[in-house]
Amino acid sequence: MLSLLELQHCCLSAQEIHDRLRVDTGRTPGLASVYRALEVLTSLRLVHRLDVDGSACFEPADPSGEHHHHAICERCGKRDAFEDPDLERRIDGVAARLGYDIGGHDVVLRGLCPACR
Amino acid sequence: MLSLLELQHCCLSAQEIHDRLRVDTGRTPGLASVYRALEVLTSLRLVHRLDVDGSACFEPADPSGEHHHHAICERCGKRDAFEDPDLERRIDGVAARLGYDIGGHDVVLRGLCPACR
DNA sequence: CTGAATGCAAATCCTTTGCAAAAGT
DNA sequence: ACTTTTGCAAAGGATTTGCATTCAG
Repeated sequence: MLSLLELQHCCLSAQEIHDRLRVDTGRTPGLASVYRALEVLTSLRLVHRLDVDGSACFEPADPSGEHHHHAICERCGKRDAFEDPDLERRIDGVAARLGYDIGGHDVVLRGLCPACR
Repeated sequence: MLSLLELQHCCLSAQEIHDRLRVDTGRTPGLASVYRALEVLTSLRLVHRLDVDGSACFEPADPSGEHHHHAICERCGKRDAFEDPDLERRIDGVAARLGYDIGGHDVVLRGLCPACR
C-alpha cells in the first residue's frame, strides 16, 4: 500500500505523501494512517526518516544498503539527492574510530540550488 | 546574554538552554525569549541549529569555520561531537560537484554509544 | 518619553493517540 | 463473530506570535 508512494524521486513529508495518495489513488486515507504506516515501515527499516527544518520527511530505504544523502535549497526548498562512495568510506572510518555501533547516518548540505544561486 | 550559555560542550535543545539559564543566572527568562534570541543568533550564523528526532538543538557556530558533527546514541540519547578533516574535504568536493552554493552542512551518525552497545 | 526587549498566554504546526466504525478472515 | 485497520477528532509537544509591560537610553 505504501511501497507505491515511496517510489518518488526523493524524500517527502507526511503531508506530501498524504496529498499524493489522494491524487494517485481514489482513496483518501487519513493523515494519521499515513503516519501510522510510516512508523511501521520506519521501524522495519524499509523507510528512512530525516528531520529537516522542524518537520520530518521520508523515503524508501534500499535494502541493498545503497543510499544517498541530500542537498536542500535554502531559498526554494528544493531537495536533491546525491551519493558519493568516497564520502561513505570516510564516514565509516570515523564511525569505527568513535567506538559507536553505528546503525546509520545522514548528511545534509544546505545552500542555494543551481537555479537560485 | 546568550553567548554565556552557549559554551556548553555540545548542542542543547531550547528547553535545555532555558533550564540552564534558570540555574546559572538568577533570572528566569521566558522560553519564548530563548527562542527569539536563538532565532536572531541563528540568522546571524552565530549559532547553528540542528534538527534531530523531531526537535531542534543549538550550539555556537565557530566563526573560524571550524566545526564538528554529531554521533547520537539511539538508546540513551547521548550526543557526542567529532570532527574529521578528511570528511570535510570529501563533503566540499561533493558540494562543488553538485553546483549548489553550499552554505553549510550537517552529518549525523546514529547508533549505540560505547556505553550502550 | 520613546523604542526595543521580555514575559505570558494564546495560537500554530507537526505528530501521536483514543475510540468507534469499517474491513478482512 | 473476532481481529485488525482506518478515519476523525482530541491530545501533545515544540515553536511562534500578539500584546501589554518593563527596561534602557
